[in-house]
Amino acid sequence: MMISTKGRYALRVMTDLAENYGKGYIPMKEVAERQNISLKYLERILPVLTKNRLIEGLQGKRGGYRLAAEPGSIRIGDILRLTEGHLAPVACLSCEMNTCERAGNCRTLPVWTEFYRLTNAYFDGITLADLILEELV
Amino acid sequence: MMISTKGRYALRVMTDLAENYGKGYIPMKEVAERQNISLKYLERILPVLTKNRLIEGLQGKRGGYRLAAEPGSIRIGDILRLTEGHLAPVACLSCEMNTCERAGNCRTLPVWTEFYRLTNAYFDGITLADLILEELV
DNA sequence: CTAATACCAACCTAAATGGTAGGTATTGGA
DNA sequence: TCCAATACCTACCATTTAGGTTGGTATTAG
Repeated sequence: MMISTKGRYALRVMTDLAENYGKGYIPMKEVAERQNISLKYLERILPVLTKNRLIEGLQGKRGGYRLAAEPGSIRIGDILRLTEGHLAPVACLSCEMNTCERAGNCRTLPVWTEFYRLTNAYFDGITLADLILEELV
Repeated sequence: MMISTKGRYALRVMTDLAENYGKGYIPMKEVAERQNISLKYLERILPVLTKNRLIEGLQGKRGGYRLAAEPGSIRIGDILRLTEGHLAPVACLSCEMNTCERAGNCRTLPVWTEFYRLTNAYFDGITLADLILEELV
């Protein structure tokens, strides 16, 4: 599995915040209830999004979170890369990994490299605005 | 990480067998040495490929493995689906999973579904023959 | 002052990953 | 006829990751 609950939940939260864009700070408690995700677990996922300025948190009563930019300018690739760490399909390509010694004459590496490119391009081609276009029942 | 060592090693073995296509049965010991992978671990990965008729094993002295078809007709998507179980990016899409109750009005599901399609199409568009075209140093 | 909120760190369980160990069955060739 | 080489099989194991829970502290509106 490429995308864990971290990335999936983060995307759902961000989509929820996008639907409530312009309505001020939204308490995560509300989002957690709407999305049926443990609030406590969400609190462990969100910091990376706050620190990288995708969302803004406001402490205290009537506090909450809001998108740091309009939905149309937030790419879901950014959300997933932050929460998952990266979007590499194989260890050989992930940032932590030093270059594999076989890289020079590995027949399979190009397969992963191109898929990596494809993956990032796909998720970077979608913004939160794209996700909230459709009317839901 | 989407693809574990199982899938990566399997692809390397299959590529190795493709390079030796037409030379009869190749002992896995040789392949393991060339690819620098534990023979014992490979022996645990290969059965699923044998059972699904991607390769053929011959026991006994002068035995080994060979591709069950020509390299051009073996899609790497098949290799990866068998060794990894599936190529779904998220649990919601994997075969074992029953349909998620939220599926009907989930704003994020289409993102995964389309990526799933894209992934299978990419890996099914590549055959072993494509991987052994280039001359290596 | 208090209730609601974000923010933070330690802990936990179960499953998956990436193997190893120790065999058995089969077969070609000396 | 026997031996070495091979595929094939099963049980076990250590480490890491996934997916949380628990129990707080800091901040702020009313």
